[in-house]
Amino acid sequence: MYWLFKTEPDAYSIEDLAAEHSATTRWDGIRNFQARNFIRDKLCKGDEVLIYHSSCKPTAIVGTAKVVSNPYPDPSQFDQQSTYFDGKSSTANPRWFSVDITLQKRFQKPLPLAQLKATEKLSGMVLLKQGRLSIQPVTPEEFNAIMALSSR
DNA sequence: GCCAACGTTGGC
DNA sequence: GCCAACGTTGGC
Repeated sequence: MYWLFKTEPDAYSIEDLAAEHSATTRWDGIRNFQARNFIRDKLCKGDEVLIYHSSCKPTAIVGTAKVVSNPYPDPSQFDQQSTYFDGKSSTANPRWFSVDITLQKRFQKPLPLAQLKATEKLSGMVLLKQGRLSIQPVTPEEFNAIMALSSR
């Protein structure tokens, strides 16, 4: 399956993802129930992910990554030092989930939101309809259209 | 920095 | 279970 993950590059960018020494990165700190449900119930090892930079100029899809783990409880929810700590969660009944990803490809030319909006094939994208969702599904057709655009 | 959209919380 | 108040996201 295909997904889009949002990140604010000021906090964590695709450059950071590319620089990870471990080669895999835990996608943690997701604290939205709809996004959580996608992670916990749908994400699988081997899935492919579009990386989107939000709250920057210009906002854009900047590359792709691969999911390299199955979902597991996000450790930061149990860490009292973490800003992502959640006292309402427990190890027996964790609220929040993570996956590990690894960078696959940085686009030579990022695809700005305006370009996505101008592309007929992408008019149904969740990104264009539900702007605030930070983990969202992408159809194979959308994914392929984006890959084609990025290689032009 | 503004503000619209939308998610979450909590009182009732 | 409703809904008002509030907080956050994210494009512009």
